Amino acid sequence: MEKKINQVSKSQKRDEMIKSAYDIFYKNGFHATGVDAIVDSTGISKRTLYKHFTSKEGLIIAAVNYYHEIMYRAIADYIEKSTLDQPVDKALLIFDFLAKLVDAGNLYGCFAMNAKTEYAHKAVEIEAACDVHTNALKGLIEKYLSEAKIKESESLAIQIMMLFEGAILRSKGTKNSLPIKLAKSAAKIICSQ
Amino acid sequence: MEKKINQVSKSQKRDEMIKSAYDIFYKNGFHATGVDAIVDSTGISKRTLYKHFTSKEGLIIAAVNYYHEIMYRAIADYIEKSTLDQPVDKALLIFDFLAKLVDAGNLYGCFAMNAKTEYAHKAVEIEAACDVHTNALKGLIEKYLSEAKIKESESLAIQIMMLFEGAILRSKGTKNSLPIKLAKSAAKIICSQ
DNA sequence: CAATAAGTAAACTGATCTGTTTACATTTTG
DNA sequence: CAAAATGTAAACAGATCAGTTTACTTATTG
Repeated sequence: MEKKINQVSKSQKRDEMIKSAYDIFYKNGFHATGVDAIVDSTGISKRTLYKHFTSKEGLIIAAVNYYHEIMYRAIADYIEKSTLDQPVDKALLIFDFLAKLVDAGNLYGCFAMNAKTEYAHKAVEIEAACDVHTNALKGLIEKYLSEAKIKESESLAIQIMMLFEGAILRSKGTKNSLPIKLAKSAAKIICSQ
Repeated sequence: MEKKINQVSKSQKRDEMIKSAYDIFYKNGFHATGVDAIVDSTGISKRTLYKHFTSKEGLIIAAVNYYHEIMYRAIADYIEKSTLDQPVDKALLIFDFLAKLVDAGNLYGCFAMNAKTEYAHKAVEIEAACDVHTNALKGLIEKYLSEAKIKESESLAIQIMMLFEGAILRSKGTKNSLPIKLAKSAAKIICSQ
């Protein structure tokens, strides 16, 4: 019990740093953010940061993993909580989820996509952590398409993912969810084809 | 004549720097590249760089403009040179163009998209230069859709652009042009709907 | 109680960053 | 020819970067 409290205490500092790193990296970019900015925002010492993470890169990987955990769960929950019964309709709820985020003011895009862009061809481990998120989302879509007995569900899932990622980028430009609604209607068409 | 030579000489140095900056930024990222790397690659002095550009940001804007000039022209030419006569088929040649690039080994994505990601919410002028490219491409697609008397050609052009940009991202992951072919087939379906 | 783990503060290293300055060379052009 | 434009080389400024080190504090736990 006391041992458990200690373990929680350890991961509390670690988790606090990951969350703060996630927030700052998300809004400010990766190369543009120094470790000092994260240290200062938490009040946790730099020494402690480097006890938990071997490098800035390690902290970024942890932040990408954290983003995946909360975002994938939020999307999966959003679909499962819906009253829709057609699995294809459920799959396309990812667009509604995204529209809700954008309408709530999140214009920072996909954290994993941003990380992958900044570290393309430069940090294999970061890229791999980002791919986990994208592949999991593709898998989630594919699962619902398979439930609908759709043939070549993987190809269709990839096509939906491309519309989804394109919609993320475009909504950053328009600063509203209009392109997301267009992306969803395009996805509907290719699903019923 | 001599005056012209001088003007050419002036812009030769400038152009050389823009091209070199474009190459290095494209492969190495923006924040990750110091101006010294560009200076060293050209043999042109730093002083001269800062006579032509007020800041690193100015050089990035020039590089984005340069990318737009060559890329938009290359895509427009690729379409115009084709023997296809259906305007919708012509519009969808952007996917073939992209597939050709990726098959030739370009896995660096869209230069403008990368720049916009790194400077989102941080450098309005860079973002604006990037938007010029994306909007021009959207306009090009829309032009061909209008020729085909397609109604709501703008919405359809946006949907195609989202597939296009999603395909760029996804092909970076697969390192091949397979997702681009999937994106094109999805675009075909929504065009014939 | 004593060992151990986990923490803090702050100076420091050595590199790199953008941008400036000084001093000088070359070329163009009125 | 002389002025103006264009260029080079290289040191420099001042900030910031990732990461380390030293010296000290606190809390947990066998």
